[in-house]
Amino acid sequence: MTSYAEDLILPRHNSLGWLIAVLGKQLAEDLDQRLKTMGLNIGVWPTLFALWEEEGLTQTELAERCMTAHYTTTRTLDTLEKMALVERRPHPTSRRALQIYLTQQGKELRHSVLQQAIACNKQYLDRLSQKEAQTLIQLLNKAAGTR
Amino acid sequence: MTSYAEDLILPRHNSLGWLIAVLGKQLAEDLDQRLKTMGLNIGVWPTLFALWEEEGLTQTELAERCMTAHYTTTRTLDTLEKMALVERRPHPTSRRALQIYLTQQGKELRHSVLQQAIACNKQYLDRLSQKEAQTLIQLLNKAAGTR
DNA sequence: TATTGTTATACTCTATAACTATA
DNA sequence: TATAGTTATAGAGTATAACAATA
Repeated sequence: MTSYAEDLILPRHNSLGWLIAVLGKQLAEDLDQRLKTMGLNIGVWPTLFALWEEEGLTQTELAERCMTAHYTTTRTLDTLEKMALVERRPHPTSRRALQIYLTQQGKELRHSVLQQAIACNKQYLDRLSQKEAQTLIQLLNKAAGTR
Repeated sequence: MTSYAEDLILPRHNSLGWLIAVLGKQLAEDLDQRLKTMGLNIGVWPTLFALWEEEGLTQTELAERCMTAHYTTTRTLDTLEKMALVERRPHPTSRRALQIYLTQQGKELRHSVLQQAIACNKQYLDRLSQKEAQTLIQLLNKAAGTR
């Protein structure tokens, strides 16, 4: 195996994996706290976020966008349906697929929840200059292969 | 509540939280796969990583460095003790505390596992120039408040 | 045969809290 | 009283796999 320099991981401040884990934990806990004041939690956030971006996705499409397993999506949607925030509708052309739509109540939550998520991100970005924040977002997209 | 611009979160490529989640998932799954080829998994990684940095930590100190609950640390150490990779030793000055040390076998794993973790990080950093990679690490430390 | 979605089972991680032994 | 660590219990998330209905 190729041998890499240890200073890519030690001290831990040099490690991409550790930094991402620290920031991910902070962001998730922060958002979870904010969501709980609105009767939600971090478990339903990726699904709602995806639907606020685009309604009418099938469960398979939703699972992909949430980076979660299809059986996890099944249960998250059960929860959200019980909360009357989303509804499953028959797909217009495929009788085995379901399309997921927001209820009126689910749509009304959008603005206040997104504001909380934005405030949450802003807490960390505010430690950087505006130019640095732009650079960080750009480099993260490049590293993650999302752009 | 203060109202922030939605373009801090939509499209999702603009969102710090989403980017961190994507990269965190990729990094964790990648490392987990690599660890499994060596009889380990992502669950024991933060503990071993901390001990390879510094031995003799108490369980409370280990829990802090792993950003996990003290009862989770208890169970992870049970697992690692059964694998004969670590051992609990009485603390020299406090009879209620325990110090955690690596066994010979735990020490021998260090190099090969760290190389895998480094290779894992490198996969993502290699999408960036050397200068960009340095900038990314620096900005992540600044955003996470770890520097 | 493959795809969409549901369900069963088990395992891990997390959360709350009770418990012991020490300080 | 507070701290270090263990344990019980319950709730989520994840993984594997089996299943029904449909394509």
